[in-house]
Amino acid sequence: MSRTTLKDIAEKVGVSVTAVSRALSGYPDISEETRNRIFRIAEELNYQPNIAARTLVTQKSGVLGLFVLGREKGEGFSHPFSGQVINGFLDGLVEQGYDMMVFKANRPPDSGSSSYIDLCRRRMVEGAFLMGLRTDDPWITDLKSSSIPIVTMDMPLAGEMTFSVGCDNVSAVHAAVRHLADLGHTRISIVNGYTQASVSLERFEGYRSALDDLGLPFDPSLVAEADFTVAGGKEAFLTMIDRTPDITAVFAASDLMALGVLEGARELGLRVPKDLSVVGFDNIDMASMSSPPLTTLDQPRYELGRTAAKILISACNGDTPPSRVLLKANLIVRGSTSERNKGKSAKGVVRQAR
Amino acid sequence: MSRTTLKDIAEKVGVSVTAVSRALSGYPDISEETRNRIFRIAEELNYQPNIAARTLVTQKSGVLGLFVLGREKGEGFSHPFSGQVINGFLDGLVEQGYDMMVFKANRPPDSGSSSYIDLCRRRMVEGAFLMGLRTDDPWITDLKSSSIPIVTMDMPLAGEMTFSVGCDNVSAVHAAVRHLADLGHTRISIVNGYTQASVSLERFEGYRSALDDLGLPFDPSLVAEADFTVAGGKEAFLTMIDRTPDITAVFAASDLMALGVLEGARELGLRVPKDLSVVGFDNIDMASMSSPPLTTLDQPRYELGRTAAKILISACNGDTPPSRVLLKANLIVRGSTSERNKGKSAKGVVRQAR
DNA sequence: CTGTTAGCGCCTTCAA
DNA sequence: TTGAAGGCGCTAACAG
Repeated sequence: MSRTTLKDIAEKVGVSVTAVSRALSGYPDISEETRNRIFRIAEELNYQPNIAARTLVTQKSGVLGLFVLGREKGEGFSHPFSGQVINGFLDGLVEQGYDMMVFKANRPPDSGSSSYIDLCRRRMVEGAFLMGLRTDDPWITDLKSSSIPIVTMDMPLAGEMTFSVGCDNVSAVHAAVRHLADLGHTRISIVNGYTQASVSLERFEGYRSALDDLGLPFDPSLVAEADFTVAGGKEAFLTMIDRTPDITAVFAASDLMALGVLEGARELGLRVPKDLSVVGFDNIDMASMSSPPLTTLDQPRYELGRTAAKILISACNGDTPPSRVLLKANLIVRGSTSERNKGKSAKGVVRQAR
Repeated sequence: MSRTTLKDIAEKVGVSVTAVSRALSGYPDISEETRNRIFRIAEELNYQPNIAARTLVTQKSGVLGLFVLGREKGEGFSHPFSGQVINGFLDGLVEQGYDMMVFKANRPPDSGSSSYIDLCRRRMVEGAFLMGLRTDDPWITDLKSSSIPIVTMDMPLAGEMTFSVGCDNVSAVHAAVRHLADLGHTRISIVNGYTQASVSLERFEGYRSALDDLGLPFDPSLVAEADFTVAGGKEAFLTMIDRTPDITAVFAASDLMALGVLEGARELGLRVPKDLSVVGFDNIDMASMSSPPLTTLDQPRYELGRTAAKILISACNGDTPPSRVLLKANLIVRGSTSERNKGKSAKGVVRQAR
């Protein structure tokens, strides 16, 4: 393991351990000469500080925690959305000299599992970033009263030491619906995510307010709910279009669900965008590669992760960062949306396909 | 931070710190009664052991390291391949009571950066799993002589403490080429990855040996090399098909490149699979969602990660796991491959498209 | 069964 | 500018 210690260096140089510690930590109160000798020997011995020891005395580990919740199939690390967020988070924290520890947290917690906070305390983790937290998480109250800073993705928690990053979902969806309306669509449906994700509420609000602003009537039967997956999106779409075949546009609250809608439309013989316009959310890599490529709302994933790191570190340093940071999600228009086709209604196609 | 300590419990219970330590660590030499008292108080105080302190004395951190190399755009965490591997690795190690620390390693290393091993030593990391290591990595020799166990993905290292997991690329590609040949294809090209990935060599070998076994001539002009990305795959394919328009099938060494081939084919007006059959490698989520869905070689990603954890931990315990574990990649036949179309050659289509 | 002693490697007063 | 002493929280002998 960590062979060389301060003591080894001290002996070889002929000074005290204290002197070596101070020299290596960059304190000024050490003579130029001995400092150089110390550095030379340290280098020679390939000295690496034992951070466990340092942590023990300073009470700071230099570690930030990452919780990627909901790691079932297709979620968590393997979700096309997470990767870039994690990249951003990691880059942001390494830049400030921190390291990252990743925790697995089962949901629902099995009998023996500890709260996120407890997991952090054992390792003296200084702050944590939680992705994929749901409103029905059993540890929510625990998080709110945390004494170490917590940054959540997409879900504000209203605690002393809790912060959140996310996109301005309301205005983003608003823009998407407006885009659809501008193309002449009036029967615009929404395939939303499940209610336990707080983004779902915000996205619905964006949808709802856009309709109002645009003078379009709200029809509850144009609202479907799915689980953010391809299969779920497809199913929700098929059920809905069967009920209300006059839909000419759908906003899906995630690209995966939008891809599901595309699949469903294909099965029904509906041509996208000719017979049906589709807008997604996230701009995952896949979005530009489907046929047709997806019009979607681009979330600045890398930047979201980076921001989380920045907030966390600033809170660790005793500063008081904003408790909520909202980045903008930009509408990217691709091939899955177009002018409403007035000649032919999806109605006929659907009926015929059945 | 970690408020409650063994001392707190000891005082409250009226025993020595040692007794508490032993009770909590599950040693048998403690009376049933005091043990119970200790547990009760520990629970009451929500005691969490300070692992830094424990690490310092036991010289074992209970931490395994993960290096996700090549984190440029579209690589590393955001690569569609990595997620499930990481899920598997994390699950495997948590099951054994370990935690995971993720390190960022720039490539090429900037002046101040440390070797992977040094990074581990500072944190007393007991073993590490490296994904995305390339043959030209500057720290290869360092890794080979590592004193802590190292598991690499896809790249055997021939060191005392180095192990590797991966798929049997040779036989996998062999099967893919045979599949194509069975469909009547004789002009089968390969869009391989770059040479710095050791899988590329193995996949080429599989291609080469399959041709031999099938009695098909090897034509160097049917071999292209790209960077594992969609854009790279597309470009390599377009260049190649322009040179040798009689190709009727292509094996791409990654799904992303295969998707690029699909894109290129579409641009040329080549219909897949009618005019051109395409096989990918990896079976990433996207593979089943392209049109047509991709015939590909499925790598058991989750299992690969899990295996890495298993090997690492067994090596940490002083056992000697196999230095190389090869899992099988299974051919999944989907819509991108079909019988060779003898009537119409791609030749004409290509010429005409230019 | 239980307590005492002695560090793990490092940082931080406090003196010199 | 340097060194000695003490302690972070825990575990591991060694006694009793």
